[in-house]
Amino acid sequence: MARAKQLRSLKTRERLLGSAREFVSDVGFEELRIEDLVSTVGVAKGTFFAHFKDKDSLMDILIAERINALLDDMETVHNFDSVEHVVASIMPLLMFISSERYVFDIFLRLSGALAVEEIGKIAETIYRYDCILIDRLKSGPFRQDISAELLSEGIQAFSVSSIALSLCALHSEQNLENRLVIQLNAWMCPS
Amino acid sequence: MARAKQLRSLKTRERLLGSAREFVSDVGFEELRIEDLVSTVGVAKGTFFAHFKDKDSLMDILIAERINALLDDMETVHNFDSVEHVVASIMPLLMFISSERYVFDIFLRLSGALAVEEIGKIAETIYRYDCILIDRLKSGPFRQDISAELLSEGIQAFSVSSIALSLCALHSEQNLENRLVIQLNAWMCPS
DNA sequence: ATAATAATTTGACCGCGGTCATTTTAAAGG
DNA sequence: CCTTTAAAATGACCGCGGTCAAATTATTAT
Repeated sequence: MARAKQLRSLKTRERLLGSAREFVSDVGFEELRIEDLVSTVGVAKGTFFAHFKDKDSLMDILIAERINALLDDMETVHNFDSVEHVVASIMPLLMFISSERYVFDIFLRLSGALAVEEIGKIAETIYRYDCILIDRLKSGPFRQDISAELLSEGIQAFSVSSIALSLCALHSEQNLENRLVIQLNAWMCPS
Repeated sequence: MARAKQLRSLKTRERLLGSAREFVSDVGFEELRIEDLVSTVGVAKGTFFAHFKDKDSLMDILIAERINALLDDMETVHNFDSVEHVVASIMPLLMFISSERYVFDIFLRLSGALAVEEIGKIAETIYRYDCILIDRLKSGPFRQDISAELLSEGIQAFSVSSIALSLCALHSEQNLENRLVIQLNAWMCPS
């Protein structure tokens, strides 16, 4: 029969998460090593993998936390009055995702549900983000010939490709924000 | 003084590449193991890394070969008469890139130049693809308020995001082609 | 209390990409 | 031909994510 999770286990998990957050703020996401993490916390390596499926799964939690904090900020804006306003609102999120190539990689890998039964934390933030966007888009001064849902899909597509370009040596000079304003004007306000 | 590359070296490289192509057609890109490769070819592991910077670098070559073959086909179409026609023309390429999540990952990582001085093979194919697209777009029945260059950027952005969705469990049922036709109609022929 | 059972932790071990000092082999100079 | 020099190949070794049978610790039943 199933027995309840022990307090000991919950504490170990929290210590691992807490220490992981510190590592990330010290050395970044990419440089976090599971071996360093467990030796700092003082548990065996196997313990980590008893609490998290794999390293990606830990990153999913840590990155989703950050995204949710940024979405909290985004939610305080209740409507968009221009494409520039849209871009300005989503920039903090895009800056975070493009802050490390590794973060972008994880984001892309985990932004969709990997299996039908299991939706990760980052995938949940995408859903939340989409809802926020769609709600604000309905009342904005944007094209009305397509749905807000489709409008949102486009914003996300252009965002991802702009981030990808900004992470690439040849295109890093033209900045992400300018490129996105141009693309989204063409997408959201075709003349 | 610099001495010329020896024939022996060129042959070793070709044997590695040839065997790698076989591995890929047998077990796919993801499952190719450098250790299997070198033991099949009969050289030491270090030899591989004397010929290729890393595993990604080999994948860059192999995947770019495939993309170039698909672009050769694409080039036989000389103009686009509709959005459906555009999508149909680029579908073989998108099917290949979405055939394995690993291929998509490599593609994204290597599609931009990683360093200013060094442009990879996949990055070259992107440039070639872009030229082909832009050329065909100029004469097509599409919106004229934005440049063919910008039009092409959008096609690539929507393509990438459609592939990402198709690799995700929740969205794989709605197929890539349908989604793309809807998005690109909204992008290329806004009413 | 004590035994039985289940949850938790452990650490030796594996797979695989990647490194590098050393050795082997080929080409150039005398 | 022999020596010198540079290219090519070698394989032991490392880093690090991930596994798993065994040991430990907590919980429940008697």
